[in-house]
Formats: sequence, structure tokens, C-alpha cells
Amino acid sequence: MPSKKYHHGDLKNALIKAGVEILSKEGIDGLSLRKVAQRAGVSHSAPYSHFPDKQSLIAAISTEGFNQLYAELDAAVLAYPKNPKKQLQQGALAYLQFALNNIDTFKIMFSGVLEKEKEYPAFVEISHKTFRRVVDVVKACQDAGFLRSTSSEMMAVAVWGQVHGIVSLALEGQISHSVLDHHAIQDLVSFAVEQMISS
Amino acid sequence: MPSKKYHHGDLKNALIKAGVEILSKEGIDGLSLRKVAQRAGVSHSAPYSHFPDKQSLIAAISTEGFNQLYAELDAAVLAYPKNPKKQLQQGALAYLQFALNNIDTFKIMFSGVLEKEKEYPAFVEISHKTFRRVVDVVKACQDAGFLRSTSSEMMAVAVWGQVHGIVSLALEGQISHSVLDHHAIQDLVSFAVEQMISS
DNA sequence: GGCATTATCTTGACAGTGTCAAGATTTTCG
DNA sequence: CGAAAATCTTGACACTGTCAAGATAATGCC
Repeated sequence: MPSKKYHHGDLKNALIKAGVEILSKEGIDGLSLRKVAQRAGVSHSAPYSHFPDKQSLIAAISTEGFNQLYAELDAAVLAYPKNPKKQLQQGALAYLQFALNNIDTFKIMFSGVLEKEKEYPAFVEISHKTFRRVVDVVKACQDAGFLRSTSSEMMAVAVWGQVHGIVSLALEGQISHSVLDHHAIQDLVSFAVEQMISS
Repeated sequence: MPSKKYHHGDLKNALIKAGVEILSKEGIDGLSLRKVAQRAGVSHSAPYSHFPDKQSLIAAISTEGFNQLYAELDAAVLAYPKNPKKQLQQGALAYLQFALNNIDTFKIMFSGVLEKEKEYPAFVEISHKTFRRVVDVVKACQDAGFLRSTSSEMMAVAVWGQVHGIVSLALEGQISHSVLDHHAIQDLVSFAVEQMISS
């Protein structure tokens, strides 16, 4: 039960929410503990009652983001219960859409939360859960003959990497104008996925 | 001619070098303008004679990194002048190797240098040059029948995205242990590339 | 219900940061 | 040689993450 009723009510979640808001309004560079605290209406070091350091708050924001990503991914897949090919296609587009709708949250999710510390088990868990969801879809595609029947896990890494790579490059502005003038990012992602399933 | 002989000699490049060293020894979080200045043996705001702000130094470091990446990529491709398939395979592995050998430089290269400012034309140039190199290899593969003959540029985005995605996920620790226990990262990249060329 | 314990929050401080202004020093060049 | 420009230093400012000490409120035990 993480909600009580002392001074603030539910400061921990309020801080996460404030962090997400700052992230979407001012970007990663605008995210400071003190601003988060101010936006939540508490003093500058109140967050230390709930997070040992800034990295820990970032981990919590990232975990929240991953939960949302998983939910949207799952919804996209569940929309086509008997069509693995569509699951893969729409899952990839959902991944892209989440990134576009939550640019800086997406970036911070993949900005070194996992790197050193095993301190964030909730993050590790949702990350693994997401990967396993990809494996499931890949397996369904393999059973249906849309993907080669080699190691599902390797194939899942390839699929996730393919989508993640294009999305990341796009967010970084690395996709050349000579390409973007002719194709929307959605087209690039869809093309790459199509490339994978038409073996 | 960027080298003169006033106070320091060639401070601009010395700062870039100092930045790369700090990056490889202390990581991204350890990179501060003041530490870079100190390591170069100048006062804390000497860098402002050569870079308008920190982001500009990061852009210079990133540009340097991209130049090196291009060189290694090009060398890997040139090693197999008449074998497009090998060019693609070895190019992908060279990309991975560069990332592993220069982890934080690689990360900073793809950490928002291009995002807003068109202030860094040298960075944009080497970035585009690299992409065009990928397009060339893709074209050669298409001519040789190893890749589908649709838009070379879209295909190049797919190829780059595929390799970049797996490498990025690996650097972030996002590749599940259940996969890494059985396969080296090199295997994952090679598998994904193999997947693309065996149409 | 009262009270000690604990959780939560505030205040104040510290070192480190990016950045700017003013000035000193050196190089360059007419 | 001397003026102008480039380069570097010193000092300052606001902002940051973090910690220590204390205030305040909620919890649970008697």
C-alpha cells in the first residue's frame, strides 16, 4: 500500500508525475531534483525521503514509462488475436508511437538506467517482461511461417533491435533529409518490419 | 591550419582529446568543462575561447568520434573490394567493435547532438557521409542479389537501424541474460545481418 | 488516551557545475 | 613598432545534487 495520508499524501508518485511533466515540457536537461520538488510543492530536499538520489527518481520515471510502453504494446498485439503478422506490424508502430508521444521519457528510459546498478528490480522486471512479450509474438510468427524458425530469442533481439534502432536514429535526427523528404518515419519502420517477415 | 603557437599551442584539439580521455575513464557523468580544462592545463573558463558552450565541445568530441567510426567502417568495407556480402557483415561488426571500444563516446554521439541546432555542420557532414557509405554497400548488395532491390535509402536505414538498435540495446544492458548467456553480442549482430541478406 | 518511535518534510550548508564579465597577456599584422 | 585581435586568467553568479540537523506529523504500543 504505497498511499498514506501524512504531510503530502502521496509524494512519491507526485514526484514521478512532476518529473514526467518537466521531462515533456523542458526535456532531459530541464529535469532537476529541485524543480521536481518545487513542482510537487515541497522543499528542495524532500525527495530524499523517497529516493536515495536523482538516479533513483530517474529509474522510477523510466519504470513508469516502461509500464506504459508495455501496456500500449500489449494492447496493439491483443487487437489482432489470431493474426501474428499484424501483431508484429502493429506492435512495431505502437513502439514508434509511444516514442514519438513521450520523446524525452523514451530517451531517459534508454539512457543508462540498467548500466551499473542492480538497484532497480522493478525496472529490470518490466524490461524483461516486455522482451518476453516480443518473444511471444515472434514465436507466433514463426509458428505461422512468417519468420524463420531459428532461436526465438535471437530473433526477438533482432526484431526489437530493428524497431528500436530506427526509432532511436529518428529521435536523434540521424535520419537523413533525403530520406525523410520522401518517407514518414512510420513508413521506415513498416518497411523494415515487412523486410523481416517476408522471408 | 588550426595549429598555432600562442599560449598553449593547440588548445582546441587538446580539449577534445582531454574530453575523450575523461569520457573513457569516468563516463558521461564525469565529463565537465572544468575537468576538461584542468586536464588540459588551463583555467576553468579557457575553453570558452574555443567553444561557445559545453554542448559545442560535446559536438566536437562527437564529430571526432564519427570520423573515427567512418574510418573503421570504411576500412572494414575496403578489405573486401569484390564481396558486398562480406562488406555488410564486416561493416556491421566494425560498427559494433567501435561502440564496444569507445562506449561513452559512442553514447554521446547519439545523445542529442543533432536534435535542435544546425550549429554543427561538421557533425552533420560526417553523419551524412557515413550514411551514404552505408547506402553504397547496400546498393552493391542489391546489385549482387543479396538484398531486395527496393529503395536503397530505405534499405540503408533498415540496415543501419538494425545494427545500431542491437548495439544500443546491448550497451544499455537491455539484452536479457537468458540471451547473453548463450550468445555473444557479435553473434546477435551477425545473426541479424544474416537474416537481412538471406532473402 | 498518552507517549515514544518512526516517517516525512524543512532549513541550511557545501562542493561542484556552466556561464559570463572584466581584465591581463600574447600573437598577429599593417 | 604599435594597434588590433586572439587567447587565457580571475572572479563572480545562479543553479545543481547531496548531506546533516532539526521540526512536524503519523503510527503503534502501553
